[in-house]
Amino acid sequence: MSQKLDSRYDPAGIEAPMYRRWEEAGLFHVPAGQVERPYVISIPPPNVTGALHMGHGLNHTIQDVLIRWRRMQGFDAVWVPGTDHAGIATQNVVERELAKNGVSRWDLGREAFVEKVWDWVHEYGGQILEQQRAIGDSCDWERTRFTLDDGLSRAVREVFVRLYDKGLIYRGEYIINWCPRCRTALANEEVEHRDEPGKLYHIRYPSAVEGGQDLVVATTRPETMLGDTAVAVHPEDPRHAARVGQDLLLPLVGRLLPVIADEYVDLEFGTGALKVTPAHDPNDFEIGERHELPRVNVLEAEGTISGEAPEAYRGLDRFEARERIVEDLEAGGFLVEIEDHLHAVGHCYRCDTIIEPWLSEQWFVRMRPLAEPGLAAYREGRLRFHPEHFGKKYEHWMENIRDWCISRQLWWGHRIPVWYCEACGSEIVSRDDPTECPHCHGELVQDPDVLDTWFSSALWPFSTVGWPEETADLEALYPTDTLVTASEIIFFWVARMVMMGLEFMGELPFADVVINGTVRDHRGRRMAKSLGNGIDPLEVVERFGADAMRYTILSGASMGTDIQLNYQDLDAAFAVGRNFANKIWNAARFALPYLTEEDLATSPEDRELELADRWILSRFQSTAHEVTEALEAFRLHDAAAAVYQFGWGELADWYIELAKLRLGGARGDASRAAASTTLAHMLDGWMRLLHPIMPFVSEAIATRHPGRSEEDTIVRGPWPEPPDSWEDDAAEAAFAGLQELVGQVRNLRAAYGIDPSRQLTVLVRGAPPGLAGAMAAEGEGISRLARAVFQGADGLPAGPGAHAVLQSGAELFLPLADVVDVERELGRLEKELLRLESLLESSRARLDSPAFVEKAPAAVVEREREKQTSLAERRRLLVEKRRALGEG
RNA sequence: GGGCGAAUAGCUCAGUCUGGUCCAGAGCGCCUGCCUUACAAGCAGGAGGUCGCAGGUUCGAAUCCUGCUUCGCCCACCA
Repeated sequence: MSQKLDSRYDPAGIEAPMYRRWEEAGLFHVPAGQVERPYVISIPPPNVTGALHMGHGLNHTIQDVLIRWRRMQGFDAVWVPGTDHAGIATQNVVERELAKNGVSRWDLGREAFVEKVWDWVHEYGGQILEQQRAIGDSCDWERTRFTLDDGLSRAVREVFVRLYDKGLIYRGEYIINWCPRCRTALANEEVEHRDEPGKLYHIRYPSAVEGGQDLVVATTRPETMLGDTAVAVHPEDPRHAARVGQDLLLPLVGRLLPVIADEYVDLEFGTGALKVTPAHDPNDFEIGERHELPRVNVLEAEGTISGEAPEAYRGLDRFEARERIVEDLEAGGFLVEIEDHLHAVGHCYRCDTIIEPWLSEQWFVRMRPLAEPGLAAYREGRLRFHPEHFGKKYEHWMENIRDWCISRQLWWGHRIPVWYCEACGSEIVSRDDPTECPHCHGELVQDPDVLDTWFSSALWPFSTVGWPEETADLEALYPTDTLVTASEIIFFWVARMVMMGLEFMGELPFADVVINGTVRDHRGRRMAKSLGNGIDPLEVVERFGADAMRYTILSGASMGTDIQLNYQDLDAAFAVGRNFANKIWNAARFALPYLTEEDLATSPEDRELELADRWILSRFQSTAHEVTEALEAFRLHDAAAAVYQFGWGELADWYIELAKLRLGGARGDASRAAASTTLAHMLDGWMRLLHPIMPFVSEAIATRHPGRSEEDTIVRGPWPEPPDSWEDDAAEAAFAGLQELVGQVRNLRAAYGIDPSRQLTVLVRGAPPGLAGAMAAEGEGISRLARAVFQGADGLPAGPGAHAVLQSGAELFLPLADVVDVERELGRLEKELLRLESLLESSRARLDSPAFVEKAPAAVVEREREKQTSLAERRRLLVEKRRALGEG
């Protein structure tokens, strides 16, 4: 109903159709074989069943800014998108769905279950790819990949076979991390340790020897005692030396346990006696190896007590068994003490179930040989992290790397390409599915396990572009340039990509790793489904636009730091970006009607430029450099701030305000033409600098320039590279003087509560040539901004009025007999005088110190002298005024 | 137990690597005044900070060094 509504920027109607146009025009796509000047980012593939969350919002915004900026610079920018099959996560999703109907995966059987997961993926998977379009991700969609694609699966097999042939993949029985709910092994990195209050149970193991002494051991997991096969003491422990070699009797089980000596035992802890359970503790496993102890596995895959245990406990869940055993120990008089005990408990990173260290046969990758080149690359500076300190994390992990358990007892994933011959027992590792044993023609059975999801992720930068085929894309798009990811993924993914890239491509997959922070709520908590404190990026896009979301995100956190967003008040959370988008829109709404086709075709330098024109061109020149440099250094936050400050604080607040008169023709045609041509270039340049960050609104405005249409997209640039000739220090200095002048008048007006509409007269005495010239050039303009007429004066009247002394030493006087009372003005002057006094004092102290004059660089001393002279002059003028005022 | 990071305005954060142009900036919030026809999602003005604490280096420290305190993260097999 009113114009106000129209003045608000409405992204909803603009963004989606614009994205469609971009995609249809193929602006994000570079055909294979035509990549000549590549800039490549391989996306961290989101889970195929996942939905976009704010973490993606942050991560993708950074990638898209880099990609769009390089594309505008003329690079063949390719952002390779795709999804990850995410073994456990996806399988869990489908299992949960089945469970609603009371069906388990075992009910269905392997083949049918995998079929179901594929159905699920085809139906619901990949929605995230659509959602990415909503936030503006300019991916090369024709290159979309999925980790279970045929091509990527071939790469997985190729890598497995080559590593196996090289002796870097082996199978063995070891203690691994077992999730009894997922019923699969996990890698060390997939276990999350949390300190939790627990109990430390002290249990007396009676001696089996006549007259021998009992030993008290301590454990946090009493149920594992069922699998004890020894008790260990330190070889130099005087308390127990005599007992080594004697047997103890395992309570509740009745097994004889030898007392052995092993240096692993900590003399300080408890009684110095350690129960040894080789099948359920990694350290005990090693002790067991050294002493050739039997391994008694008392747990089933689902976490219940196995047939190796006494009948009374078989089939009980591990925690039930714990309670029962504690009761029975107590009843039998074996329980000495129960202590409260805080200890780290491992949880499954996918389902949070408590992990059991469990003995089983698994496949492993020998990591140390792979890690060496990866470490060297980092230490030689070929692999760089941003911020730098994250490199230390990488280095430390690589230095202490342990073998990687890659087999998972899941059904969803890349099946391990190993077959066993039932007839002759051979183990066949093959790129293709063999039909019979090559040795004896016997029947083959494939290993039932699948590979860790991260195994295929590790190959992502080259498997997505064709490897192991030698494609044009592989040639052009590997290595990529920049990886953008979260710090918690450095071990899971970054390090492994580096190792695999070096091993199979002979080259790092990327040179720069940009680490983004975490998105948190306003209370600093990580956004999580379980906390219900998440923000849906799609809702943000709908309400405020993708641009507003992107700008808010970038402005909220500098490189590597976390960002806080209030999920309870989205209006407040995204106000920064929304307001900025609106400001941009309105600045353009004002400017565009004045511009002509000719303006953009004409170089500003061909017009009769005035001070304000030269000033804004100079400001733009320096802003463009600042933005480019910030982007080169991955300081996106600084780039965003610079574009904001230029556009709002300089172009809109000053240039446009001053240009209003000229654009209206008040100062003649030449002036009008200079203003409109300058404005056209500034608006266009600003939109281009802004485009990587806020692609939609910038494109909308840039294509609305007179003479342009939707066809004239800025998606492919060019990126602004203003000529050095636009730099103009003199104009900047003169203009700064004007800004100070206007600011002083506004300040005095506010200080005396003068009606904003009242036209003032301002007398200026002693303006240096630069300022005097500027006042002459922009007289009407600054009159408008200050609502005052400026007059040069040789002397200032003695009557009542408001005074100010500018930095240049020029004096400013507002003859305002009606509103200025002498007392108040004296107070104001006094305050200003005090300020100058204290500045002068510290300056003088410095210059009076011989040490400063001798040791500080000459330039610093010189600057200090100039400062003092100027301060002294300003003080002198103020003192004079005060006296005149006091006398008057 | 190791390692890393953070601490600057009421809030969220820049600035610290490369000490002087910073008696420290931005946005939000707050106070005052404005519907000045691009924008009230706006305009103008203003208040607000012992730069965590204690030492040290230096002519000079938010910035470099040492110690401490408080948060956060990562790694780690002390049962």
